[in-house]
Amino acid sequence: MITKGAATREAIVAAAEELLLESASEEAVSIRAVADAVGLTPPAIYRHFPDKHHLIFEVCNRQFARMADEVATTVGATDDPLAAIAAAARGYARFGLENPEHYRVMFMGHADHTPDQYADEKVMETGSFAFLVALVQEAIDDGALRPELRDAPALAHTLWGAIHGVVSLAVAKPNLPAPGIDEQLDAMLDVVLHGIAR
Amino acid sequence: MITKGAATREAIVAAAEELLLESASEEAVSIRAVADAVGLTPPAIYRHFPDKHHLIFEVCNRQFARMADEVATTVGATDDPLAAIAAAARGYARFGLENPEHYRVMFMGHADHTPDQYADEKVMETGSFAFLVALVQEAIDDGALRPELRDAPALAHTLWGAIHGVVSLAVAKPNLPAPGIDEQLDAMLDVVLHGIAR
DNA sequence: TGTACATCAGTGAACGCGCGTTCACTGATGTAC
DNA sequence: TGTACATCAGTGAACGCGCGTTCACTGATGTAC
Repeated sequence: MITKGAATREAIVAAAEELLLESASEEAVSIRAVADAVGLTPPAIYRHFPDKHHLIFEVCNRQFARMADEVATTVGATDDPLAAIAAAARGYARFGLENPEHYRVMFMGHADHTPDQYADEKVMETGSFAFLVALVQEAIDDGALRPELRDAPALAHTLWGAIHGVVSLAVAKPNLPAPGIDEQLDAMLDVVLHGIAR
Repeated sequence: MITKGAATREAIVAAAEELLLESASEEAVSIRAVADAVGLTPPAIYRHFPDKHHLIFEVCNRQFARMADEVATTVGATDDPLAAIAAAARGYARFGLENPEHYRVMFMGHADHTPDQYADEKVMETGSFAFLVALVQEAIDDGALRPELRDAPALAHTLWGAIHGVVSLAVAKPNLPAPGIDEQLDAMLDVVLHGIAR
């Protein structure tokens, strides 16, 4: 059973999520704006969240889940481990480019914008990264990679860094005179996959 | 001849630079804080800069110059073009890790935090990127790269993205359970150089 | 050399703003006997 | 079944804060005649 209170809480998170996506920045998402969007007065928010940090954190948590879904969906039933890694990278990048402000908050903001240093471990445990580690491990086990590359988590971190570089530059500097984002992603994957394949 | 006014302006920029480096964020660098650090009252700042944006912008400009120096110094007289690219990457990364807040403002902040969209072109023309393009072109001319890789600016952009990924993750998530930053950089360079070398 | 004036860096006080958050209170709903 | 009470979501007003910026003014320095 969904109580009235839980539904309101839901509406608050949804409003914050949308505001974060629309607005140019995290600071633009104020308690007042969220309350306004959901048809309440500011103090009412505090019935559902102890403070602003916890609200933003909850929004991020949802985004992590959505991203994990997006990545998993994109990979689907790809058999070739290298192709699977490439597909995961594309899904990840698409998510970031379609939700630039969420991406910013999740991966480009200050570490302390989420409570309790919690996010850091969350990032590593969350679907997407663990998923990538598994893909890399598969590739290793299949003998698809250069034999020196044996440490799946470390290599996954490197791959993440490469894709994050493309996405975060595109998010931060959308007007940079550079190739289109698809070309950038293709180029990066080309270099990286050549760099790890046996 | 250095007028008194110019010296004060200098002191203001230096104070803003230091505050940006020390403080946890750009927003923490207020006109009041800068004025305080330099021993003036806030309105005095406006004798030297039309508004806060222009002040921050000037700080960034200096950082770009410093970074270009750092990169060029690190590369020095390296002969092997691939080794030169690796050296440039290390210089760039060192700069970012030693000046995380400056790096944030320059490459991770909102595009409109610098006036007039000026920064975007600046990034491409500024020493460092042009320098990298030249190094890549050299590598191409030397036949050190895979023959498919012919577009020096595009490839330089990819290389930049890879290193930026390592640096910006380290800046944004310093507490992430991950290999040390030197290992991360080595791993990325290993993958990328394997990926582009003939 | 002396005087009148312009320029310029700086001050102190104040402006309006939006923010996160707190306080005292209301009214509806659920619950125990 | 009726009554007393607790709980809970919400309101309206206000708090203190720090911010960028503006205003009117001061005092020193430079310059033209």
